[in-house]
Amino acid sequence: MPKKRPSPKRRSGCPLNASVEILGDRWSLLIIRDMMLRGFRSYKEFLESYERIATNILADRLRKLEAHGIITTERNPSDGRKLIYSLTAKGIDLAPVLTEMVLWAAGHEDTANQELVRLIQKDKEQFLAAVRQRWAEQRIRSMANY
Amino acid sequence: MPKKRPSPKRRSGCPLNASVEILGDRWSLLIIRDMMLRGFRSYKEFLESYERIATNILADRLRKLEAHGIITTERNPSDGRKLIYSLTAKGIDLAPVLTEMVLWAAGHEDTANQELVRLIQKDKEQFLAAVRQRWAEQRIRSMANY
DNA sequence: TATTTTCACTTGCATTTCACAAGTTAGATA
DNA sequence: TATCTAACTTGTGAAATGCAAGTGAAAATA
Repeated sequence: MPKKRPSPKRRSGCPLNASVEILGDRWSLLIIRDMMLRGFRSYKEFLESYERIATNILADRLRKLEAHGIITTERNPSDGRKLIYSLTAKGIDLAPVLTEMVLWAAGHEDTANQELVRLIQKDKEQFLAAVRQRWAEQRIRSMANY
Repeated sequence: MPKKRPSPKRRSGCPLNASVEILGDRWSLLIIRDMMLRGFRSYKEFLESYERIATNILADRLRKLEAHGIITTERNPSDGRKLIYSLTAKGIDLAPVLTEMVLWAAGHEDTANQELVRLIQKDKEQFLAAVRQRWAEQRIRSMANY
């Protein structure tokens, strides 16, 4: 059941505007990419990702993503220092957005990671299904830790 | 022929990162929405759009979008004050990105404009084809002005 | 022709956000 | 007990943003 939170003080009711207000910055989607495509789940992994996000920005973005219901945070039961960040259903539903952004840049800009691009181009729906499947499996494995 | 410009000082070669560096702010995609979906073509129209962009920000974003080859600027031959902003092929290729962002927000946030959302949901490919068609027609009409 | 309007901006300034470096705290490890 | 690690927070300067007012060229109007 997708809960739709009322929008507090949005600039407009346009759905694109909502997306832009939530995701329209230089870091949020990269964090989501790291979780969705690379399986990153810890603060340290995000920090060490290639684009080098600053630690205060990372903390801020994780807070905001959680506030928006895109990720969840839980403590690792076997090591109380570690936090595990996971994508919610709302978060994994961003897969088509990321996918189209990858395809657009790959088609119009000089970019790397052509294996990923070709994989998406070959069969977009299958790629999205695989992403969702991995997410679902990781979820089950997480629950098994308790 | 899609020219791929070399990326000057990108944070990484990841295609998603390229998209985020070009489009990842609170206004660029709204300007593109106004051009793509509402047919806006002048500075004044963008300024008066519902979200109320500041004039200096608008000028800056139009400059950057043009520098990235997403829009073009031409002077209206019948009124030398007016400039006409148009989406390039690279710009109209953002339609799938906008579409997925609209669907995501519509599914998870409290948003308006449900007619548009339902139109997209009914047949996404047909919606995209219609957007492209309108763009192509507008292009031809523009050329006819000369 | 002179004056006013329109259009697409620019400029100045206060506020907010960002980037970088350093420091902090709770919990694990030796 | 001391050290280490993970996940932050804090401080500071730089850059981006938001708001109001002003500018200049071209067009419309008197």
